[in-house]
Amino acid sequence: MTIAKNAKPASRPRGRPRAFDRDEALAKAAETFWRLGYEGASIADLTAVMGITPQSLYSAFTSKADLYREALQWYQDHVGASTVAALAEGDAVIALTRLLSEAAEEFTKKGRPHGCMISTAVLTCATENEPVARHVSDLRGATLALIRARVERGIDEGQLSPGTDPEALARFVGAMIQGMSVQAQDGASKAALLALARHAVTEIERHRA
Amino acid sequence: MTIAKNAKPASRPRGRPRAFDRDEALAKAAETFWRLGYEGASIADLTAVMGITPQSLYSAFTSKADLYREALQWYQDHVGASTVAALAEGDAVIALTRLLSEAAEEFTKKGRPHGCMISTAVLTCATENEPVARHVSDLRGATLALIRARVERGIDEGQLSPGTDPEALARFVGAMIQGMSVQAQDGASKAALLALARHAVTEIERHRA
DNA sequence: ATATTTCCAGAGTGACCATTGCGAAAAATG
DNA sequence: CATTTTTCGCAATGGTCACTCTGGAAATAT
Repeated sequence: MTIAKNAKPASRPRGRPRAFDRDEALAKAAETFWRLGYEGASIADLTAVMGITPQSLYSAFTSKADLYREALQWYQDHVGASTVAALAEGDAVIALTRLLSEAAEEFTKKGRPHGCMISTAVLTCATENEPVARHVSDLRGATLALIRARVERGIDEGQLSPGTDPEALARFVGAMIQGMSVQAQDGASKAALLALARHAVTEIERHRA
Repeated sequence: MTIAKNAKPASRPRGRPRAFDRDEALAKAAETFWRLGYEGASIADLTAVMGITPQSLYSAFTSKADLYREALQWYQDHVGASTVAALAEGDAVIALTRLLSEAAEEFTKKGRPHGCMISTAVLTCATENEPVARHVSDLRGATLALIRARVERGIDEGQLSPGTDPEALARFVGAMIQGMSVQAQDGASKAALLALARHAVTEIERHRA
């Protein structure tokens, strides 16, 4: 009878199930943080957008900081996925070019906040929020490392000239994305971002082997 | 005797003079806003750093938003002065080059916050602070216009090739500065910023007439 | 059914937010 | 010296902050 007691893989919890969809709520929260920032989005704002009460929020996500971290993860998984896809391109120059043109595309999509949720987030904050700022800063650092790794692979595979400085070129591309995020938040059009990105692309192409 | 009644240029006010130096207090306030951001710096933080009480602050500056605006002006006058100086350079390419290398210098100076106080400030905020965000955004727009004007002058004077798109090149340079500000706030060294700026300079030089 | 577990609604927690009234102290004018 | 004018220190304003206590309803397992 009770042989497979612990073998049941997805045992439903005993009590009343959650009334709202966690992922859906997270998506709404992410967009609110994206638009207002970590300090600018209050719990009242979040619960209103998510359509739940504070204690539902706190039972599903343990704190505002934790909810923000999950929202950032959601953003990386859903919106930032195209970044990873662009870098997976076989040729390094094409990869970086796609990275920039897709940034221009993503940063100006209608029906959602402009700019990047990570590139230019929590650059300054109250002292009590410094851990959160450090977390986002680390995410930016990870992206820079990703770009740098792609550049190094490009050098190894002979697509980029051996004299290329991976650190400098990665920071250059990263700065372009960050600057595009700022200008997108200031209302720059997709065309304007593409035009400025073209300058960066020209510089990248100069390093083709 | 009372001939020069209204001619007196600097008539001291009648009452008790202010106990603190206004400019000095403003400088301290600017640095606090610079480090913590508009939303991150509380009145308590500001009064502590400025060494005055709240009502002294409110009598000298009318509100937090107004104090912030004055702090931004102070920043432009004192720190941003080098930007204007760089753009005054006779040759457009040299002007833009100086602009970027001095940004690398200014953004990593010891003894004060890293990054730019304007380039990457108040990108997101609570809805009630949107007027402040718009103000800073306008300042960024003005800087972009300044760079663009310098590019146009460079084309007119024959230093830059006639095919140069002033809008795109100005946005490109602006994005570099904004990106450098982000990375400086994330802890990038002056050398790292100079290295990435060199990529931008190469692209600028490509437009030499 | 009954028992058990969890969710959700209203209201409220102390703490901190930007901002201010009040009265005393201080400096300049007459 | 007396008057005027202004600053400044203490304390407090209502409001919002992130966060939670309590109680009853709801949905599962037994």
